[in-house]
Amino acid sequence: MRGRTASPPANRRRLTLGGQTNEGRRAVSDQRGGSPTLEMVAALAGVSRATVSRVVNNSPKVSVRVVERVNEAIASLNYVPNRAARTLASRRTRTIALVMPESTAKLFSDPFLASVTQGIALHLADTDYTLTMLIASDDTPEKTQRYLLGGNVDGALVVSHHSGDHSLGEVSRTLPVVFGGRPLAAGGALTYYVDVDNYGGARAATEHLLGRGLRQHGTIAGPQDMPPGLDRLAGWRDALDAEGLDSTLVECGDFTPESGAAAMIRMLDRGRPLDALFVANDQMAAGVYSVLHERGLAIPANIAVVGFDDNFYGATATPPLTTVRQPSNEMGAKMAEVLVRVIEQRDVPRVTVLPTELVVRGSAG
Amino acid sequence: MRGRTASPPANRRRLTLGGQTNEGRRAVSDQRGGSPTLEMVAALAGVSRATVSRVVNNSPKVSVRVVERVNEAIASLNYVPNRAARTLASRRTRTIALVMPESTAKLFSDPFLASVTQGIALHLADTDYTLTMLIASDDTPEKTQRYLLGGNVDGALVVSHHSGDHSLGEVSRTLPVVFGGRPLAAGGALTYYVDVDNYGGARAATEHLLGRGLRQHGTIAGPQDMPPGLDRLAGWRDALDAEGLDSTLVECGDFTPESGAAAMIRMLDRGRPLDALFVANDQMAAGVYSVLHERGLAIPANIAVVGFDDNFYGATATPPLTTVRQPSNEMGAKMAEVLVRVIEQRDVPRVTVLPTELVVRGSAG
DNA sequence: CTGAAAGCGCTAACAG
DNA sequence: CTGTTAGCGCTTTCAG
Repeated sequence: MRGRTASPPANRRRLTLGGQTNEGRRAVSDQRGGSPTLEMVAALAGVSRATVSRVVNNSPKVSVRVVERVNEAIASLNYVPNRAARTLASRRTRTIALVMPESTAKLFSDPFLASVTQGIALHLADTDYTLTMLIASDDTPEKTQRYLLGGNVDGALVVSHHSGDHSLGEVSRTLPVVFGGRPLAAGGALTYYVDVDNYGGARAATEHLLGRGLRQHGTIAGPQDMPPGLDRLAGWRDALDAEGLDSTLVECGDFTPESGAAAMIRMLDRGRPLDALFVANDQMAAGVYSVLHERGLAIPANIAVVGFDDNFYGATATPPLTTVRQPSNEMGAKMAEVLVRVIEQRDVPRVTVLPTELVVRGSAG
Repeated sequence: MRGRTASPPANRRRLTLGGQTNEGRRAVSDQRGGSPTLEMVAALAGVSRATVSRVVNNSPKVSVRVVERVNEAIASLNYVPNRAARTLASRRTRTIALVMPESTAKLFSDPFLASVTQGIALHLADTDYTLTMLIASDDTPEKTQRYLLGGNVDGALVVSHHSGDHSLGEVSRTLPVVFGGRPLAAGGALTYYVDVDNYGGARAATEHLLGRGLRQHGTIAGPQDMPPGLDRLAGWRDALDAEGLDSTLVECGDFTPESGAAAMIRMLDRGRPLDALFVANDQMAAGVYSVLHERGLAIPANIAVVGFDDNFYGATATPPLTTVRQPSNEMGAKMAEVLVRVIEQRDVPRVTVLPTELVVRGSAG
């Protein structure tokens, strides 16, 4: 039915395909593992390539009978559409970049980040988007930017603790971008982001300590150039201020256990009374624990401690750490969901804040 | 210089492009952010598209002068080759899949895996390969297989704790695949893999314990259906057997802190004397610590403990954990390196084993 | 060493 | 609802 020699000019491209060249290609394909093409499906189903394409893309305007026939052909041939061809023709890559600043990648072992990433990957697995990991080298931001803007992806997800990279702020004016965590130098109301309620969590943690009658508070805060660091400190401060208590016993770390230990030592050396401590993340709390143990200070008898994150190390510490659980997985999933909506031009709020939850354990019963 | 009207048939495709249609497209491009095309570079440099392509692909047979001219054009136009087009034409995707079984993804917070992933990503960032993350759903292995074999990637990297997935073994006969960790049901000498010296590390750990004069050994082993679990147990056993000591005090966990705690309780309940314990990973060691503390058993005074992994939690535990450091980052990098070599058909050994190193700390001075 | 020509596999108007 | 027709942007023989 499609073997008839076409009448138009003889040097047209498709003609070659209809002739023996087709056989020639077949041989090559075979030895290469030869993925079946849309054209082969069309031939088997007895329809045009356009129709097969429509079926593959779930176009509503194809008769049920044909859809069925095509799907059978697809199944029997084990056909898989070629991504590159699809992208080239449609200008949609169906690819989303997971951008991670190099400095962040180095801290990848951070369970929180890993968990967010996992949430993203798991959510995307159910869509037909593919996730590509992009390490944004700190010293060649143009390379990243070029890649992102080079039509290689439909959108980008940015996870980082040093949130709010400038170069990416620019990118977000051209490409759909969703940030994980409030960007620092937010590009105004122009960026999309998903965050956890750092302020609320910190405040709840502190109020819990307050509820136990504790009055001498201190906090090991996170870096003050990172939104989570800022927001958690603010939550702690406001909870204390509301009670008219002192909120000046603050030492900052950088979210690593070592920095937590160092900050704790500095705080203790200030010699001020202390019976309640809020630590801005569980990793630093681990550092705090070791210092407190060394100094012979009992938790929570001498000092009650509350952390932030809820990774499993806190749960198995001695005593188990009271902490603020943040829905890291959900955060990743939400980021992916928001981005897909933006890409598909569907309606979606620019800011999404996920609730945190206080998990009470032995360190601040 | 290239403006002359072509002489062949008037209904050829390129002709349309040369005419006003070109202008038409330009308008469209401009409003879309219009990435410059190879054709534009060619025009600016006054050469053919083929030549530009050669330059872009570092073909050695282009005169220096032309290379220079083309590169200038590329720079001034800020040209970035279109991946999809490249892939379609060359049949090389320059994309590598990072395959992670869903069950593994759920445990992604495992610092070891995160670190391997990081090593992979960092290594690939220096090549022109792109990394795409693929979660292999446990219940639809065909989907994954189809994707991998559908010509979407040039090769795959498989990381998992349940190493040696069957479906992937098949894939590896058609697509270059490198496994992280010795595959369980190895497809014979046919698979490539990079592993750390689990056996050697476990043996060294045990010999260290032996060197301290300890004689009553026990081990919390990993799952016995996973190569690392098997290999570490074998190393422990052989070290003991070589000294003619008993090697039957074994309890297995599944690498989680909880399972480590449970296994420790079972072991203690067996009521056998014990003064040296080798735990197959640091996470389980965390569980072991909490149980030992509860029972009032001092580390290392009553029982010396050695773990395996060396994540930072072990370092900040009380007492700091003596453990076997495995080069997780390097493992990832090596996997990527091996895969790239396989893809590029360069010579590379099927098996690569990275050395482990004993880190002596307080838990087994 | 360089150019011309022919597609890679798919989508997207545009006609029926 | 379905087929026809042009390409998407790049690589790759094949001739010079």
